Amino acid sequence: MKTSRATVEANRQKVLEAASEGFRRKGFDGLRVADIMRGAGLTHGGFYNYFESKEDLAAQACDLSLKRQVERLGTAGAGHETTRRAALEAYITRYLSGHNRDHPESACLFPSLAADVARQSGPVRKAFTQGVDAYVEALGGLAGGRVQAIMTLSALVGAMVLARGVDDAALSDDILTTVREGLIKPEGGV
Amino acid sequence: MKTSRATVEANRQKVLEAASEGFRRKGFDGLRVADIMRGAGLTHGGFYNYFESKEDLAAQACDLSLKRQVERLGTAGAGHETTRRAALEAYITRYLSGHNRDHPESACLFPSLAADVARQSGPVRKAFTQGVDAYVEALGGLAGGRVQAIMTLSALVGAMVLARGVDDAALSDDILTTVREGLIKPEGGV
DNA sequence: TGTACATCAGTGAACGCGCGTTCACTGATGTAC
DNA sequence: TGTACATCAGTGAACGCGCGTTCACTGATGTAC
Repeated sequence: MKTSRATVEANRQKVLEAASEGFRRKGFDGLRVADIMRGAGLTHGGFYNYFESKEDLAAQACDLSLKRQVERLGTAGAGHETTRRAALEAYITRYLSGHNRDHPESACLFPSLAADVARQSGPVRKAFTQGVDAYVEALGGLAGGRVQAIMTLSALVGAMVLARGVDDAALSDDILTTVREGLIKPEGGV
Repeated sequence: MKTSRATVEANRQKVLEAASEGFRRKGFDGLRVADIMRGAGLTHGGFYNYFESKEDLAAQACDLSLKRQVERLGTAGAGHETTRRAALEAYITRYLSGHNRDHPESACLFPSLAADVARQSGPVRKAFTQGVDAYVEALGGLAGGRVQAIMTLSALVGAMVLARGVDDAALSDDILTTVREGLIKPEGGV
């Protein structure tokens, strides 16, 4: 049956959200169109009312995930911390938490999908590139410049990627803890 | 037709090599069984003479890739460099080279497959975990301890993952160069 | 404001292709005598 | 050492399932009068 315009737009958002989370959890290939639609409370046939293809959705979902991620970073300095340094440390601690490791669907996109992105075509890679650019810019504000931002981001992403791949809880925790402390303790981090 | 025993073993090795490279280039899902066999100069039907399943091969291929990677690290200190520090710097420079970024099939497995591994089952993850363990141990010898090794590895992996995902040559180069210099310049790296 | 009609969001069956896996077949290798 | 036979590595067609995509259909929404 036809649906009211407000509902249509709400449904489109639900599909995007479901995809944004699902792709981070299962990867581009691991998440099926039918799963995405089910996650949004719809049936798979209606998918093409919203998106040209699964790949089109992937690009838009990446864009959404990354914008959210950068936003979160932008407001990280606006908390109750007294200094930028404290805000950065709080951010790093949250980024490398066991919760984020175990819930990629609500965590940063880079560790989940960067390797997949490298094998995707145009639009997805473009969204990813803009995301990295904006992320480095935003993190630079907290971390004290572009160089520090790139170093910190690399360590965060690498640590999370390794901690997620490893099948041993102690080793996984060790990686997260070591990098967290390594980034926080020294004079400037990294 | 039947084939001599020496040929059989040689063919098995060829299949493993083709898989080891192919998976790093295209990911677990992106590389088809038929492609692997073609890469080894065979036809797809014979695949199950060697391996129980594609997943079984994936585990063995990971194991092979990682053993090679750790070996290479183990001999990195045996070159003509005069100090361990120089050997470490040479290793980092090679790891983060444009050549390695553009040729994942001959580069470290972690940046290519870690995220995929997290979504694979038992045997693959086990091989990966042992690889990380052995790698950290070996890198610790060069980098001055386990903590430094984990920090360094995380930065290497993160930088490569981001540099590969990004669709902009300048940004990609910038990431590699920044992390390379960041790891090399300061007193102890990281 | 009410009514008749056109639109189109959502449904679920069906299509078609790709890919992992199986299988009957072959002929060279390895073995028994 | 030579010969006859059994084995089995490799081949390529075929199977079957999964998944992205399409399509005919429906009924509620939106619109024209």
